[in-house]
Amino acid sequence: MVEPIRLNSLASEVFDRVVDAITSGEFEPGEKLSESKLARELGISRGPIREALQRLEGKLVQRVPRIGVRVIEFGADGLRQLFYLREAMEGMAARLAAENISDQDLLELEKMLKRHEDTIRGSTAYRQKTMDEDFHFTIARLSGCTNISNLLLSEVYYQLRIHRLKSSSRPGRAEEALAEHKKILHFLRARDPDQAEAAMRAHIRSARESTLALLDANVSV
Amino acid sequence: MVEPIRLNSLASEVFDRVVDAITSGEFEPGEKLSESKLARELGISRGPIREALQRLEGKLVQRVPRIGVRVIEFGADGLRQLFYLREAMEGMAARLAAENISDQDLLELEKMLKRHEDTIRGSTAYRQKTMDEDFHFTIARLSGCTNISNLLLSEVYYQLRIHRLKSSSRPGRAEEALAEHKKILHFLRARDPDQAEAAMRAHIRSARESTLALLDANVSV
DNA sequence: ACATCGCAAACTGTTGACAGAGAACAGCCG
DNA sequence: CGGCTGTTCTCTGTCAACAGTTTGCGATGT
Repeated sequence: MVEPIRLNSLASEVFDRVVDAITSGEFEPGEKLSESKLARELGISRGPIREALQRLEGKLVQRVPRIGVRVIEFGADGLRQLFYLREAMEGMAARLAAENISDQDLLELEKMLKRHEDTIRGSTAYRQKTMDEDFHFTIARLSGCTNISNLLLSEVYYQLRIHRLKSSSRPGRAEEALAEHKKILHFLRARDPDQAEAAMRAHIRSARESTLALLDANVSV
Repeated sequence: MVEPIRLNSLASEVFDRVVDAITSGEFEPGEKLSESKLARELGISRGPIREALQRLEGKLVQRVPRIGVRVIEFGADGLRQLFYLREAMEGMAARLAAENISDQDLLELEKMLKRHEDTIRGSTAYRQKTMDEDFHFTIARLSGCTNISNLLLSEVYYQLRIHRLKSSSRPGRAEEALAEHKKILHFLRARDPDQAEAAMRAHIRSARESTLALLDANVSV
């Protein structure tokens, strides 16, 4: 069997590795990442490390000239701004999806929500994070606007994951979210761009309020 | 007189230089950029060149592994998608600006529009591009959402400039745009988020239609 | 004991070099 | 004369080394 030994470059490998490490909590927010140390640990040179960290700049790390690279940390304010951005971009994505969606894609979405419903009924809400991400990114993909879906993937969802790591969601939030997802799907099925965008934006606002309220509660405790 | 010789890194210098070269038309869309050649021309090593081109990836250039870097080229479809993204993000920016704007900032905006009006009355419409950019970016800044303003700057405006290079705007479009800017300012002054967002989105849709119509006309000619 | 100064270690920014992959081109065969 | 093949040449991906800077620790003086 012939297969390529290594398709992607070392830099991509390091990129994925570092993303995993950050979004899984191995690297704490604010922690300083040293190029040389990473290079030593991974057993490669500093070149690919540099490239990977550069690609992560503004997404998951901050670079300060002559100082180094550190994992981003953002408080309630940064999180709120992230939700503003999501609301704008995903609202537009829902609008475009409503204009372009095919019957086939509608069926796929319905099945997805069915699975989510079963999962919620069956187990704890742990899985809700990835379910939510699935639904939202599918909508972004169906918008047909690569600009928007790429930016959501690279700029928003990574940062969201970093936050979701250390905060659980309010009990009952999963059910709320599912109901809101169903409402969005309803307007997608109706091919109603205005209502689809409105429903998506309301959903994200709702998620924002829920998240920030929980955050405030935890901080004050 | 003591002053730092070089505050910013070579990579930043190269970044700015390449952005200028692309947005000024020195590098044509689709043209292949060679790291080594750039390095030779600028008289520095390939390292900073690499970093600069990496930072431009997805914004003004595309990288293909093992092949190289080329200036992005996008047709009517990419341009339309860019306007969708603008509509979403700048609409939200206008909303947030309406919520937070200070009297001082309102005065600044008024003076800016006054200057624009004088410019339009006095000369050809050549300057309209940068004027428009000024107004829109100011709104983004006033939104207070660094996420949005940074993304607009790095992902949207660069690409817009590349397009504006090779297409003039329809006669009379400058006046229309100014009127729409005034309407946006009106709702900002009224601190009406809903109307401010609606006016901004209508303005960008209007610009989209105007731009795309002109593009189609030119293509068919 | 405390503050200050100086030094050394570590790290980042940059450079030059090497190996492998792609592309262009000349030559050969049908 | 056209298509295939082997060579050469350039370019990217990667690595090791150098220079300048920041940081932290220790010595020194008060």
